[in-house]
Amino acid sequence: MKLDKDLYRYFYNCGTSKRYRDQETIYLEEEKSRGIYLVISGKVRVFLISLDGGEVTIELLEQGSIFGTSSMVTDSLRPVNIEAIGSTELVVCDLESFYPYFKESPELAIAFIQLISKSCDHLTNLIRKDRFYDRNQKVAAFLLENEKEGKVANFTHEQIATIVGMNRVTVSRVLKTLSDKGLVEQKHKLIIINDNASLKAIVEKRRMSQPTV
Amino acid sequence: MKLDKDLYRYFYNCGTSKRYRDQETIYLEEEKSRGIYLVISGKVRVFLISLDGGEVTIELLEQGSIFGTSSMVTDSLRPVNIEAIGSTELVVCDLESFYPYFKESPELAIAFIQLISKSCDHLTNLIRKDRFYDRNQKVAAFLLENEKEGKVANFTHEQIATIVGMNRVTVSRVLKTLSDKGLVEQKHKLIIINDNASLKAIVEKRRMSQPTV
DNA sequence: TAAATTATGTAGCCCATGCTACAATTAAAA
DNA sequence: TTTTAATTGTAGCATGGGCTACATAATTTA
Repeated sequence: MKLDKDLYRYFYNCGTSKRYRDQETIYLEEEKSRGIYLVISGKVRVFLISLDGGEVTIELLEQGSIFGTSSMVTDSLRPVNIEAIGSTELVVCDLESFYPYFKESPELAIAFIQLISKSCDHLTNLIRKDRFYDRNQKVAAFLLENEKEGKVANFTHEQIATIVGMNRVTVSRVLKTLSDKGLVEQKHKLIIINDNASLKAIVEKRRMSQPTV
Repeated sequence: MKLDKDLYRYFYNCGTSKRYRDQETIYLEEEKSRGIYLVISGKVRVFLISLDGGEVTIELLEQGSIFGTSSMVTDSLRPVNIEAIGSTELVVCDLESFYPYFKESPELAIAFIQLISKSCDHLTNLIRKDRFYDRNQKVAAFLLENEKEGKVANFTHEQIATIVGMNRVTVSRVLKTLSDKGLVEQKHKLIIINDNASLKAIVEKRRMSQPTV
């Protein structure tokens, strides 16, 4: 969830800055701490853990995103775990410190509502993919969603697996198939996307009408 | 999401009442309408549809709940479908009509933030169940979550299937097993829960230490 | 540059759950 | 009632994708 630039100051006004190392825990679901965080730099991973240690990544947050460890304003604590990816700087605010700002500036409240709503939509789409997509659609969708300038960088197959909800081996297989078909190229933690359109076709379960040559 | 009682008036102030028949569509994902709805009576089903017509129910809303068809305040429209279950009365507000109220009463904004946050947590837990639970855990969890006075009423196996993300046949099988074990009794669209503790044990993948006789 | 670590490829088995099909029951409509 | 429709039970096959296991390749550390 991205926060509008001119709202940053609210965080700086009432929050304190914190720095985290790669993979350092920011929040565990059994914790009782409450706070609202703004990502200044680095990356943050929101994930679930099963009884037997399995992990599911539900959201990756980058610079400008906010997140809360309690359900923003409610008593209930978020049933998620949060950790840093790479060196990461955050600003943390007490929940209570925010209340006066809400009163002073309804725009801030509205911004929050927008951000949480987006999070809802994101989760909804996750469920859609979980329930409706097969392994090819899941991987293809992941690639399209995480493409930057024709590349998907810095993901291992293992990491992709926890995001799309599949086995590492299955992810590897799908990616191999895609690169055999020439839709992507793989170079150690880097996937180059050659054929965007075909990936889209896979997600939408269409056959490509025009050969892409 | 349940709305605090003294906030009802905001809806009545700026909204108009609408009545829906059983299974009548309230909102389709391809629509462009925006609104915030309050459930006065009846029940509302929020669901997804796949390309080949499969349905997934992600939320059931009852009296006092609110929901929005656009992401509350954002431009993006919610990627969901919404329909009435049984005769249902709603109050609909224009999104824009709400802005002045946010300014006037920050409590309303905070209430909204709480409600959407809860929705987020709900979706998060859905994902947890989708990814981590097997068929027995899914059905047992469903029963516990929808129990009212020892009963789960008015769900067909088919409906349960769209909620827990399983096949109707599989749901029937699991329920048959549970009733064979005596944990529940089934009487046509009514499930009587005899052994709460054992259902919990199934969800948590524990063995019952004490026999429940 | 050797050794250790991390990432990826591939084979093959296995099992949970989906799916089709049909029977049996119950409820609703005619 | 009788008929029709909706719900639930059961069988059995089909299969997607998980899992273990190990090989190969790339990267990092020593």
